Amino acid sequence: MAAAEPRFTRDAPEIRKRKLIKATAQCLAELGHAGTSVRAVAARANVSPGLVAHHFKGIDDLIVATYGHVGARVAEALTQAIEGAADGPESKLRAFIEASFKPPVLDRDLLAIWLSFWSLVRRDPGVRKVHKKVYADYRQRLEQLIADIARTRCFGIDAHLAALGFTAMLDGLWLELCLDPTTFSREDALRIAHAWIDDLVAGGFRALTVRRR
Amino acid sequence: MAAAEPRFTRDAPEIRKRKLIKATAQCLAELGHAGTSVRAVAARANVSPGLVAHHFKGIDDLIVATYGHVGARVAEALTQAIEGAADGPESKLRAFIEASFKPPVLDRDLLAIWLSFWSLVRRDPGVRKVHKKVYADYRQRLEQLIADIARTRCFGIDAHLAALGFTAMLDGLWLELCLDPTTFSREDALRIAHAWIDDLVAGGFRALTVRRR
DNA sequence: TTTGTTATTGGACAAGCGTACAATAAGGAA
DNA sequence: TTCCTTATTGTACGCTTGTCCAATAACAAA
Repeated sequence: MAAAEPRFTRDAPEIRKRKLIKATAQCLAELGHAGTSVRAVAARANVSPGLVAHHFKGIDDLIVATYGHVGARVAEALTQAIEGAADGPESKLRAFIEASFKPPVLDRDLLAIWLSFWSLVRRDPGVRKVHKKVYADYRQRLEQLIADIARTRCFGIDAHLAALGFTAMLDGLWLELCLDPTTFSREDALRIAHAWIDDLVAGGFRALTVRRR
Repeated sequence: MAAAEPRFTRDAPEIRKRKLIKATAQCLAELGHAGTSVRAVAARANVSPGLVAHHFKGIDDLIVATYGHVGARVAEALTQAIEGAADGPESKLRAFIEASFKPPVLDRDLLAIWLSFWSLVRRDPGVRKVHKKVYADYRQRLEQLIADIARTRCFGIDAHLAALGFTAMLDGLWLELCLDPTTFSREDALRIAHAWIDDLVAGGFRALTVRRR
């Protein structure tokens, strides 16, 4: 008699968690926050509802984990763009922009995850902390590049404020482009962002040269 | 014998809808998208669940109506800021900025409504249409002011692209400030936005002078 | 006062939700 | 092979959800 087919397969917790995270990402993309429940995720991962509770505290915990996972992938993509660019802070900053407006960063599915995560920020202090760190890291990289450009070109600027404004603009363009890609294009976003750097390099934003505080 | 107290009061549909919209805004602010249900809204409005169905198609319809209502109030606040400012496009643009970073525009509760609305954009074509129009109007006003500044100062710029970038920056700053007011301040946002205008006025963003299309 | 319109109620209904928990079995260790 | 750990199942529970609909009554009009 042939060996009976195993009714299920055991996974190491780490592996199973990653599968559940992937299922959660799919749910958020296809069904939105409202349609993403413990049961919906379990069904999509071909797993019983109870298993989700065994690995995560609840659906919010799962969403945070999903944000952490895809957030790391995004950060990695941006890091690779910077490291793969030619030497010099300006080249690296421009490479950063290029990477920001193409997959896997520019991705409708990503926005669904971000929206869910943002909606958790207000009520959950733990989530708020994660968000704060992610954004601080994100801005820190840009601030460093901007400061390097200023030093190289020998002009003064408050790199902190400049980075704040630049990330806000990138975020805004990214958000709008994910929400509705028909109003303007990837190429428009790229031109706008590159023009900002052109201006920075040309000594623009002189009003930001006084260090705040 | 005293007249019996009426068990409930009748409202004109328009009045009742506004009350339900107000209750929805409170729900979104306090409970988030996940906690905002037909029943939660009904309870908050001291009304039976059935009444909500009588006035709105469902919770999504109610959220869209809420977005429309508060969106109109925001647009009105910005319009008043522009009209109350001194003559000249630059003054008006700066007044627009000032209004963007104080209540009722800069308001945590507003973000909760926006997040819910954004999450509906993807799946509901009607919502997508509303979003598109709101943003088009919003940008159109800034584009006009920017074009006026360029004409007054006799320099060329693609006002459309410039407005796209500027609104993205304002949106990004607004979003981050609502999500986490501790990383940077209202005043930082104002300095950044004003610096962008300083730069525009000084003839910055020359890379955007070629008209697209 | 009487009448008519309809905003409003309140309960019933099925479906879906998160959670808990005892039973099961997969797969490595010994 | 046998044993042990624990990932996984499946189900049952109580709660909330959206929707439906007949009954009710507030209020304007006549």
